[in-house]
Formats: sequence, C-alpha cells, structure tokens
Amino acid sequence: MRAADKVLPEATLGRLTLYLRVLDSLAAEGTETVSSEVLAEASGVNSAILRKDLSLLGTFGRRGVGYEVGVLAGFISGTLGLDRDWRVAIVGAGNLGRALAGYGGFRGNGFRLVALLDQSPELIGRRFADLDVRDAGELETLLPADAVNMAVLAVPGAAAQALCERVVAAGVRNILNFAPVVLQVPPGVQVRKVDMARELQILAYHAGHAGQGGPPGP
Amino acid sequence: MRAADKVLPEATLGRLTLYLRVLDSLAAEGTETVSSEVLAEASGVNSAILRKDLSLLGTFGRRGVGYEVGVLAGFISGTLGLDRDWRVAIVGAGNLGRALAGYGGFRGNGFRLVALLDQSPELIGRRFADLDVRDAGELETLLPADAVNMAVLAVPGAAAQALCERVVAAGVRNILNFAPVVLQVPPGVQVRKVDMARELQILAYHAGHAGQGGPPGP
DNA sequence: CATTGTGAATAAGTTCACAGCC
DNA sequence: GGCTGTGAACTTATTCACAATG
Repeated sequence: MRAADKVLPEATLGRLTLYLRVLDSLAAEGTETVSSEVLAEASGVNSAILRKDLSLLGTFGRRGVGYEVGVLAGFISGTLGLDRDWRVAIVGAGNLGRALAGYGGFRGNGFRLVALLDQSPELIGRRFADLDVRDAGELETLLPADAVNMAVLAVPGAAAQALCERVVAAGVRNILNFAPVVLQVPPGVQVRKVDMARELQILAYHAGHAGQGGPPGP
Repeated sequence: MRAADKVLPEATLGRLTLYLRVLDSLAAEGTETVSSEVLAEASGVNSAILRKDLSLLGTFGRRGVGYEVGVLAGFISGTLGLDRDWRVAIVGAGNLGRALAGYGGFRGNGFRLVALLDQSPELIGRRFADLDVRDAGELETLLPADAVNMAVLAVPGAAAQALCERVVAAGVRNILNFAPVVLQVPPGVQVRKVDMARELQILAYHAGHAGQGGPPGP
C-alpha cells in the first residue's frame, strides 16, 4: 500500500528529488544508513527541514542511528510515483530535443522515452537514441498509439502553444516545457517549465547585488 | 542611476523574468501600454502579486491606464542587471552543451556566449555556434583571458564537481549547472540548477495525485 | 471610472530547540 | 550518546479588498 496519501507541499516535493538522488549515489557506493545531518548536507539543505520533509511521508528513521538508505530511497521513489510506467514523448527533434533524447536522466527512474517527433521532413525517419523521428503532423494518432502520458516540448517559442494544444488534445496531461513561453492550458493539465534564460537572469541579478559580477582583479 | 537598491525577494525575481518576456513580445507586436490584469494573465500569475512585485521596483504605473510596455521592460531589465556585459562560457560540448550553444536565449539580453570548452580531443577545434571548441584542460587560462563571468556546466554528473572547482578557481562566481548533482561551492559563489529529471519527477507526483497519469480511456 | 498601489489578513515555508527514543 | 520527530516561533509569500488617483 501507498504511504499516507495527503498532498505534499510543493517545496517538500522539490527537495525529495534531491534526497533521492543523493540516496541513489549513497546506495551505489554501498552505504547502508545515513543521518539527517549527512543527507541534508549532501543535498544542500538544513537538516531540520529534511527531517520534517521525511516525517510527512511516515516514520522510518531510527533515533540514534539514522535512515536506511535503500528503504528510504524506495519509499521516496514510490511516493513520487516513479514505480509507475511513465511513457515520455519528446516533441521537437532539433538540437535540444536530440540532446534530451540522449540524456540518461530517463533511465532507471520509471521514465521511458517512447517517441521522438518533429515536423521537419529532413528529420523524420532519422534515428536518434534508438528511436526513429516520427511526423509531428500525426501526433494525434502517434501519442495515443504509444500510450504516451508525458510530453516534453522542445520546440521554438513560436510553435509551442499550438503544439501544446495538440498534445493536450491527444490526451496527454503532463507537459514539461523547454520553450521560452508561458503555456496556457486547460484545468487538469500540468505544465512545468525549464528555462535557461530565466536562470541566467536570476544569476545576473544576484551577481550584481551580492558578489562581483566580473573576474577578480590582479 | 539604478533603482532602489533594496534586495528583491527570490519569488519576485523569478516572476520578473516572466514579465520581461511577455513585455518583450508585447513590444514586438507594437503594444504600448498594458494593465496589470493582462500582463498577469499572460504571465500566469495573479494580478495583485504582479502589482506588488512592480511596486518594489518603484512607481511607474498610471492609474486608470496601466504600464508603459517599453519603460517597464527597460526598467526590469536594468534591475536584473541585464544592461551589464555578461560573458558566458559553456563547459562541456557534448549533445547538451552544443544544443545550449545554439540556443537563442543568450542574444539580446545582455548575455554573450564567448567560449565553448570540452576535454575530448575529438571535439577540440571543431566549430559550433560561431565558436571553436577549446581545451577544457586550459580552462584556468582561457576563462580569464575571455573575461568570462558566468559559466554553464553541461557535463556528466561525475565530472561536474571537479570542473566546478576549477571554474571557481578561474575566478568565475556565477554558475548554471545542468549536471544532475548538488554542487558544493565556497561562499560568494552562486549556483543555479536546471534539472530535467527533477521536473519529470515532480510532474509524476502531481499526475498521480491530481489528474490521471495515463491516457484517457475510450 | 478603470486601474494602480498598498495595508491588513491569510497561508506557506523555514528554523529553532528539545523531548523522546534507540 | 546520538539522532529522530515535532511543537512553537519566526520568516517569507500570497491574496484580498479598497482608498487613492490620473
């Protein structure tokens, strides 16, 4: 059975993914237990908040000892829903789409890349990351046929909203958007956004305020 | 002279970048004034918070009318520090690094891509996005020579921490990390992270709780 | 009179600090 | 003794609602 099904705060959710990654690498190097202090440090957060986050999922720490790496990783993974079968399509096989297709982040986490679409005749039929690029014009039939339940939009900003609507019409309710636009979607469809320009801008602001922006003097 | 130099809340900062993007596209289509309601809608936020955000920068709305698109865009841009000369190096010229190099997000926002580095002999010397790939082994001399003040890490997770340290040693204090690891950096160095796996995981969680994860039934 | 700017109310998130347990 | 789990204090962020104003 699944853990307490109360909804987790957004902030907690973001951190759970960090913990999970650290736990996976601890497991890979054979560590069996870890304290909140150590796990928090490696995740770049305060240990009190880590304990609070984990306490929302249930109680599996042992006082005086810490958490069992494997058990905790499995539990976070299950809580996030990574034990389900996530079938991902990447829409847009340009530079970015192809780079994402080749990215290992899918593997071993419940995500399977099952389709790569583009509208350009020059790309359709070419093969990347074990997948043939297929015609985005047939998205409405291709996505349901492959039982896609998550779409990654890696298309130019100008094309994003229209493609998003078609993806939604094809029954996909979970979208990760790499295009630099705010997508408008109907209720019930979730969008998350990855935005390099935004991150650079925030970095620029902080650089101008906290540290020096330029390289150090002599 | 620069606006009120009080430090902006992190949440506001994130939204300013959204407003800026919407304002730029409004300007491109010739719109001259915009109300908080319209701008908020297009940015996907509540209008009250937009007004509160803008009021932190100063007072430039006109009651009964709205905001001047050009003036507001210029002001946000200046506040974020985009009128400075940001010299960006991409470290790692694999699929992702090359895709980022080709990405238009740099142009016209104060960011200039000035170097592309990799350690692989097969890539060094090849040319992408108007730049020759140069030897990451010489990072310590190349970055200062190009007056780089922002680095984008597009390398495998296993290499990221070591490269990060070298980049910092070369005097760069602003880092955008695409590698799936939490970087440990000394105080005064800022890191922001872009993490596709994390976004997919958060999407997975919400899909399992709010909507359906799979495609709709017949 | 439409729309801003903002005080006051509410909600969300973080940190502290320590009792409770292994 | 060491470490978790958590109530209470605090900080940050969002929303409401309306007086002020061009």
